[in-house]
Amino acid sequence: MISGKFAITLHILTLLSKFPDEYLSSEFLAGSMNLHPVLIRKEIANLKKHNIVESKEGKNGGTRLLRPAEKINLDDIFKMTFEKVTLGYSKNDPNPDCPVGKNINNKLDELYDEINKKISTELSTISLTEFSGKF
Amino acid sequence: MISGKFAITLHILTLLSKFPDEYLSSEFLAGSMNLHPVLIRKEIANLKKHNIVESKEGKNGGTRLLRPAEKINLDDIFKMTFEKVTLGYSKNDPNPDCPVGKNINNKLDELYDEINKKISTELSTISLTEFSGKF
DNA sequence: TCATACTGTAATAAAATATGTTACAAATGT
DNA sequence: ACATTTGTAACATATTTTATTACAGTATGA
Repeated sequence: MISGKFAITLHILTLLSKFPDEYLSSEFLAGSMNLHPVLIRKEIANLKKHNIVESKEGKNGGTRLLRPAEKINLDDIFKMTFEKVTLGYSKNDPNPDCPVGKNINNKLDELYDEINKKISTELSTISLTEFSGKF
Repeated sequence: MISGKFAITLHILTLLSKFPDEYLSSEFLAGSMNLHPVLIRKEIANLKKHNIVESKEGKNGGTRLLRPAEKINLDDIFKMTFEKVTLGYSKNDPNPDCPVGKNINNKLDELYDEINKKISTELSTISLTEFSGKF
């Protein structure tokens, strides 16, 4: 779950990009966002799965970026943390005998696909370096 | 509340646009989306507030469009039903002593504003007539 | 080699949000 | 009058998100 995944992940990566040579602990990262370290570690697990970061266990352990912030863009993060932006669906199996009910979710999906393309296009122009540079 | 507001509202309007001269009951509308009529009436209340539809109480009452479907576009509906598309925020008052924590939500907001502009641009090109025509 | 400081992850709990229901007053057509 | 419909508030339930606890495993260095 975690619906603030994108925000949390971007926050984590922003901090990591500020200290690219250090292993930052989940405790430290959690401190910046006032969040439980376990949630941080869960998001880090996701980042590791995508080879964006690596972690070191044990004392003085922590997490650091696996590639320069310049080579990560916000769409990469979006894709790793967000299924899809939607404006909602008809969730109760709409009436199959109604031509609208029968197809509404497909049509909404087509619409949302377009929206997601626009979002990806926009986000892909922003590198982590650029975002991180705002702080 | 209601986060499926956009989808429900678009569904309602699609049906209304199919029968522009009739007053459709919340019972009938609810039947197409397999939803409780009270939820429909709640969304209709919102549509009325924005002068998109009118309702008639009492026997044979119901709701109908106040203007032609051609003059309603999906961005109108988006604006009436969706605060703002976001990819989440840092919700626990991030640490004000951390330069990132202190500003993260503002920066996310700027990003989301851009995204919302793109969405609005996209949605404003689609009229209710066009959407409704897919069914 | 042992205490310490970490990560990893599962299980559980709590909180927040969304959805659904009931109930009933008020309006309108027949 | 009566049946049918909207309008709303209050309440109940379900779902999803977020937070916590617990503890096993791993590296460091005194």
